[in-house]
Amino acid sequence: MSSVSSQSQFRLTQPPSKVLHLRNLPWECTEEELVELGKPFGNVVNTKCNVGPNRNQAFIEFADLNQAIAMISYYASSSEPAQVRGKTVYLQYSNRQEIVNNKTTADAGGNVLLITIEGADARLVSIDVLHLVFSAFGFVHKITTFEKMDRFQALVQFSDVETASSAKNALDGRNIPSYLLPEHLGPCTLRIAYSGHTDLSVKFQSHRSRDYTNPNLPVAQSAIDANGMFSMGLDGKKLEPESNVLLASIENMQYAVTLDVLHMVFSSFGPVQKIAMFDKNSGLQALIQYPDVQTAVVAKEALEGHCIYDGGFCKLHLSYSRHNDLSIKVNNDRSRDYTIPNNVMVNPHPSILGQQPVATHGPPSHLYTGAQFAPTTEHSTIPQPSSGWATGFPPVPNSMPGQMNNNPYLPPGTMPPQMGHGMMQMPSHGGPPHTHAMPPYRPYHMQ
DNA sequence: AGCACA
Repeated sequence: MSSVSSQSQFRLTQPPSKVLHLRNLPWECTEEELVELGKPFGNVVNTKCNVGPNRNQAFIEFADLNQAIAMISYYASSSEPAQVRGKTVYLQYSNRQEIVNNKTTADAGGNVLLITIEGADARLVSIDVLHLVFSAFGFVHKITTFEKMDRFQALVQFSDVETASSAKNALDGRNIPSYLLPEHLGPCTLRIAYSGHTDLSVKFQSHRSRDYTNPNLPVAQSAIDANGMFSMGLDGKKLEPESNVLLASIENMQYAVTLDVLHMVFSSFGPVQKIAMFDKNSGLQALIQYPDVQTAVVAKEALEGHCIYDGGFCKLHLSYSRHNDLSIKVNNDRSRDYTIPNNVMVNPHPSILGQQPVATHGPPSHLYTGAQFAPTTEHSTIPQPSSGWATGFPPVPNSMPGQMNNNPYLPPGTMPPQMGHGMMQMPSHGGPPHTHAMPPYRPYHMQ
């Protein structure tokens, strides 16, 4: 009802805000000076200077209200006043809750979006991932990324306002899908606003900026050395050097993915020399070595984005590793050198998974029996390793190593047909109820 | 020294 009831201009106690209002600033105070002033108290997320009739006022916005409170209360009791260039500045809570940047016609909307990537790992989001995300809405002309006020931001240029607004509407406030992120980073949230820009100026193709309309731009070395998993740069051309070793990361790993499963899948395209599996944060990754680059290229093209199991489980994401020859220290359930005869290497856990080192293209281990799926109460057949793979790692999946022998050499773009289907099947041995270890058979949309 | 739209 009532209009602005709290507008008494000289109220002594402003309600707290994460925006602080500063006055009596020196002439043409810079944003950097404001950041320096606020930094001891928290993350300065935005500033605005040179405001007011004399252009000697400014705003500082903190990421968190408590940080603003910390600054106010510190100077409230400090004998030393806040100073910029030796000049005392006065500060109080602003009567706004956030700084609204007002570069140009913000609400009108433009073809360039200002993206703020939020999250602890925001800076690790590569420009290629951003390109991938925004390309879903139309041709992305240019992207620049930069850091401002402790925030990682990007400008994404589309052809027109319509495309930009559809991307904004769809993505604002959403997280980047985790499978697009290289190493299972923390969540990265997109905050999207319209930029005042209409045409970005990109001088080089680099890890910081790209012009997808101009493949002839000089390429900065940083673009090639960027460690993003998706290094498809200009017009989809691969900047990432090809390799005979593939790095696989597995998304939506509802089923356990074992060494043998990987070996079977990747053997469809040529002999697999070595596999090394490891945990990368919360996800599973594996390095798969072929004898030559060509085989790796075919396997990558064929398998990228495909699921090992029906229903979208265990989706593969592949990139070229920087390795050329893996060093396998020991054959175990996580790593194997298929080029070395079985008896050469010591297997510290010979029977944990009932697996024996398998020669390339060799027959599967005959030890795949129902025993592997037995409850852990059957101590007699399943030794319990100290770390307990039964808890940290689900039991051996319902893989069908019997199909290893007749995997055809598949043309690119197709998943071995029997693979997706066969993997969903139970071993003929059946076995006691153990369904907690495996998801129920549901062809589509488990979650 | 007292709250910005550009």
